[in-house]
Amino acid sequence: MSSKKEKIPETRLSILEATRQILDSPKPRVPSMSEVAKAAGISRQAVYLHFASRAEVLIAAIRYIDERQGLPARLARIYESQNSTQMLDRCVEVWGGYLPEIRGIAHVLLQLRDSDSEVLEAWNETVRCLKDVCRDCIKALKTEGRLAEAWTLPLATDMLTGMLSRPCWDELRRLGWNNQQYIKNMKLATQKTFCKDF
Amino acid sequence: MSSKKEKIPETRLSILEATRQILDSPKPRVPSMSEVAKAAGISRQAVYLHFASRAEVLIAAIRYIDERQGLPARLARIYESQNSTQMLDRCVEVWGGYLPEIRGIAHVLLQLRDSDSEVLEAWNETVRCLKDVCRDCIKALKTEGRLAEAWTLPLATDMLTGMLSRPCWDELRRLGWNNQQYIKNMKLATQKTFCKDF
DNA sequence: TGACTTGCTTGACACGCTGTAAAGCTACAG
DNA sequence: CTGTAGCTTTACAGCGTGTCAAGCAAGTCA
Repeated sequence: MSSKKEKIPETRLSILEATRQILDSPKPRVPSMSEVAKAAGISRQAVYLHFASRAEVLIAAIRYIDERQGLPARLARIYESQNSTQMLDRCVEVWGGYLPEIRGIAHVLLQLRDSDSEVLEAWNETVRCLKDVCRDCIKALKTEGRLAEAWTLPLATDMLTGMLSRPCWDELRRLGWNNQQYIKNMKLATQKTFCKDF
Repeated sequence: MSSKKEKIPETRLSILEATRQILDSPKPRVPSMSEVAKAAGISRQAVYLHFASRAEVLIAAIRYIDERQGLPARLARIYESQNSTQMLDRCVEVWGGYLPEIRGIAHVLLQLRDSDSEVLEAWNETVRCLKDVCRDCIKALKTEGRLAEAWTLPLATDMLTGMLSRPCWDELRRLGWNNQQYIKNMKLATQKTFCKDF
């Protein structure tokens, strides 16, 4: 009985799983509907029975991937920090650990956000999530009197969000950094930028 | 006689100028060949008489635009600085003033760099140019003993290049910053990140 | 058993794009 | 008068998205 209810979106799941796998390839690119269908082992038309457009497939894919990776659970770690500088460090760590896992889907959504407003909105959800965490970090610094004088809360929040943004990560990767270097050096840069007397 | 010699690429120039204008629109997107041809007042096929592909049009366009805006001349200002911190400031200023002017073409090249290796190479020229300036700034800081302890020259160079990268600028613009805010706050962030006792 | 429904398949099509090809037109040059 | 350079028009192959319609196979319900 219960397995029946959950069986309804079986094909839908195989589409999402196939999409996830395609996007995990080393050179991520916007996948064609044929490609997705082939990977899911169904016909191209069948994909349209579950999703109205490619954009919808990709939007559903990021939610599907997000569920598996559990961003909220990861973020919880940040709020267990004992002080604001540790919080900032953990923010970089958690986010830096998350970015490689959404690498493919993020690349594709960023590629399509300017031509599809729903893709833009789906991506903005992720950005909002990052920004909220950044704001909390800056707030914590401010509360402890450790936020460098020059910054206001909203400006520092934006700046931190920008520094941690996925496109910035991408650029640093292209410059030759691996993820470990990214986390280490971004910790340093953010501490120096936002913490008083660092 | 002289006008004859220069008249050869007349149509070619009108294509580049048309491309430039299309890319100056508020919502830049990859232009179609028909669009370019129409804006240049010629047939679509005529474009192919001057450029083998759209990628070639766009690559020629960035060189054309770069000539008009004169990035090298702008960069000269940086090297007239009296000390390394001023140099870093001016670097942010000059680069921050340049970015809005190549906004459209940069957006399109970034969009296409993963599907066309020649586009990638053309864009990398620009990145290399930025990175060279960044390296010189960091070098100057180091020479004056003002580079923050934690940084090595190559790491600081990459980090600065990443912070100033066009995609990072784009993200901060999307967060609501205008160009003036970008320059002001990026100056602050870079000084704090790289300068000792700032 | 027979009728209906669900989920998928196959095949076709309109439309839009890139890039290639061929034939014609016009103006200017020797 | 002949040739050539530069553009036009028209057509076509190829690939992609998204739509449509007919058919098929399995399970459901009466």
